[in-house]
Amino acid sequence: MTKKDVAGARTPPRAKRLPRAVRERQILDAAVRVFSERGYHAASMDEVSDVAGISKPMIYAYLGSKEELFAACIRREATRLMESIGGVVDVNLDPEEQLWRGVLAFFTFVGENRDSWQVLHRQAGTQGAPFAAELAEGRRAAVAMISALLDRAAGKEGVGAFAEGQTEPLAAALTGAGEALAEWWLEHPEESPKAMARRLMNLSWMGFGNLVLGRAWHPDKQPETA
Amino acid sequence: MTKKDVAGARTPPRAKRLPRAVRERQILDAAVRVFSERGYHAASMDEVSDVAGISKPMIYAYLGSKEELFAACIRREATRLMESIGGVVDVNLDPEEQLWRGVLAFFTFVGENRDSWQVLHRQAGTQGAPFAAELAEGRRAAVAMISALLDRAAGKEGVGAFAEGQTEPLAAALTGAGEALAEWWLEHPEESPKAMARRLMNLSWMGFGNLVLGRAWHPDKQPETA
DNA sequence: AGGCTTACCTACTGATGAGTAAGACTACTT
DNA sequence: AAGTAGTCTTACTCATCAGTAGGTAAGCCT
Repeated sequence: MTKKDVAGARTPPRAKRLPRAVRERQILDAAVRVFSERGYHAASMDEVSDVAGISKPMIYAYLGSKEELFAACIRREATRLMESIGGVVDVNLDPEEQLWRGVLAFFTFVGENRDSWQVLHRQAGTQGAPFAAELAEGRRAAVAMISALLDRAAGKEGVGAFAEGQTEPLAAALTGAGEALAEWWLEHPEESPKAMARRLMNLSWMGFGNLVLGRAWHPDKQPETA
Repeated sequence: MTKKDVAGARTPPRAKRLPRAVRERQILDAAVRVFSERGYHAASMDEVSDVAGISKPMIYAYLGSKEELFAACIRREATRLMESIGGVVDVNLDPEEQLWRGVLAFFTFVGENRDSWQVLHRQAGTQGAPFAAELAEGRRAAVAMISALLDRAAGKEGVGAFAEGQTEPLAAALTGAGEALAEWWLEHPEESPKAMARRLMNLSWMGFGNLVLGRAWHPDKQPETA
């Protein structure tokens, strides 16, 4: 009991028998909680099993090693995030609107799934570990999505000028800005997802050059969702 | 010898006697190398002592615990980075020029001091550890610097419109974008610092809105340094 | 009923790694 | 030359934690 426990449930000894699929989900849920709070290295399998309300060998039987467990967390949460965003981006809309929707979806997801986002974000800089592949893949997919959007934007307006360099680094920069804002959000939880999304639009769509001149970005459509 | 060694120097047994100040620098140098490559948790004090070419108890005698050692690394490298940037930002210049110079200084520093930057960046998402204070402080200082710049920019042009929200989150977003670009740079080392800085200006000063219209940012002054 | 599968457990092993005890060598003082 | 302050080492201790061996019990078939 030297460290503060991760808040929450424990089940009494000899847990009820449950089908494997259910336990696997419970274990993954617990793992996301623990990994998001402690980070990969500082998290222990004992704590995961404790939070999951099950004994350690079950985790090994079902999910494999610590690394595999972590990779499974990453995969699951990355997929959820990407589907959240992918669900609202319609290629027929104009780029500005697509970007707005995607960005808003991102902050909405983060607001509603802090642990999911944290587990993805906290280990983001990790290299050399086997699960780095999962991390890199998730990031690559996100960047590719935005990059494609920017490419279409450049094409649509008939201007290749800003794609000259490739849009990929700019997409990477945008995700970085999004992550940093999400981090800032943790210390200012009173802000709405919409306000956060608006900030990112102001930076990424308008740029400081416009902002300095008093031209700020704001959602020009009717309010979408909360 | 299961893991690949951090490249480089070893000294023969019974190291030459050297004054404390010198050893402390050597230890910090080694620690930055190891921490930047492995991350805080995966780094071992044995490896640090090995790379430093000195025995472990010396590290404890001079720099204290692993956490204190890491904090010392963070402090030193953060200071170097901030001084690099602070050195080129002249408050009398207009904001655009200041931003350009600061951003260029950042990428120049990162290019010349990959380890320094990595040690600052890799653990950026860490919370709850004692050294998190150092990390947070470094970040806070960087954000404050940019934030102040933006405030002056807003004031100078006589427009408070974009400071309405506060500039702080935007400054945080900018640093995040910078970090992400620096990360991308690792996979594209052929790019020059200037090209990287230009990308960040395109995103943060012009914004996608302008870029889509074919209006890109470029340094309008004479070439600064390589 | 007996048998088989699957869920579940306690209690270990073995490795790694932070931190230290206790002393040895060197050089500078007086 | 003897003391002493500071540098440096080998060789431990001790805690933590990933992973496992070897079992118990619950349900589900005949």
